[in-house]
Amino acid sequence: MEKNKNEGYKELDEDTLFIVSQTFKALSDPTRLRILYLLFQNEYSVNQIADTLQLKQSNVSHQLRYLKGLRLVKFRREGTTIYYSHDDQHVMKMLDQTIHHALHQ
Amino acid sequence: MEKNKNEGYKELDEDTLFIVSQTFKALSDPTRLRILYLLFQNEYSVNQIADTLQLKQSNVSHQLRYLKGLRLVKFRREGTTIYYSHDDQHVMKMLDQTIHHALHQ
DNA sequence: TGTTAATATGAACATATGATCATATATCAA
DNA sequence: TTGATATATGATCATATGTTCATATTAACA
Repeated sequence: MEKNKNEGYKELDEDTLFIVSQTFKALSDPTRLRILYLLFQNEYSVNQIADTLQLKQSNVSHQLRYLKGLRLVKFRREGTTIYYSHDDQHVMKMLDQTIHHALHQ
Repeated sequence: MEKNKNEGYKELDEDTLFIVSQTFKALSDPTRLRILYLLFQNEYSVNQIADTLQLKQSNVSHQLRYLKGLRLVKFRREGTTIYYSHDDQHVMKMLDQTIHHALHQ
């Protein structure tokens, strides 16, 4: 077995560091958190999200694209309407845990 | 019991939203992640962190202040040296889980 | 085809953020 | 007290980020 070149500590490799930081960054913005928390409960169309959370349609669309890029949400089309729902069990569980943690401290 | 004013969905209250987003923001930066991952394994002084991770001392100090403000790290003094260690089991567990999740996908 | 409704996109802007430099503070030992 | 070492702080700067406006795209349907 090869000897570890480091001296007793482990470093995160660059790819892992990137993925992990990106994941947390997605959850670091209040608007994205509100959207994800909504999708935690149900699926919603873009306009429904905008109306419910009092956000501009374009803002919602931009954030959904962001979340889609990280595969945190998925969507299905029904006519001209597009319904979004969450698509990452691990991240949603983490969000849920952190919310509960925040509420009980 | 009072009727929920909302229509079937729950919204995060402002304080919770702030705490949760702040927590994730702390974990969204590669430099802070590297520092926390190091402190996950052991306690280190500011200069040890800087040397190990090849970062400027002032950069490390700034990030530690940030993490200290969120109570994610604690410290103890020994002469002129200050040793930092992690101080939030929930966040460190979340970090650990997310790293493993990133490694196995 | 033309119109309407839903969503996506690109540019622009203000603000937030992370890194660095220079310097201040704090502790200890001579 | 002076000097040396470790850490903290404040200012500055370049870049990243979130939001908005205007407009483009897409799909359904008269």
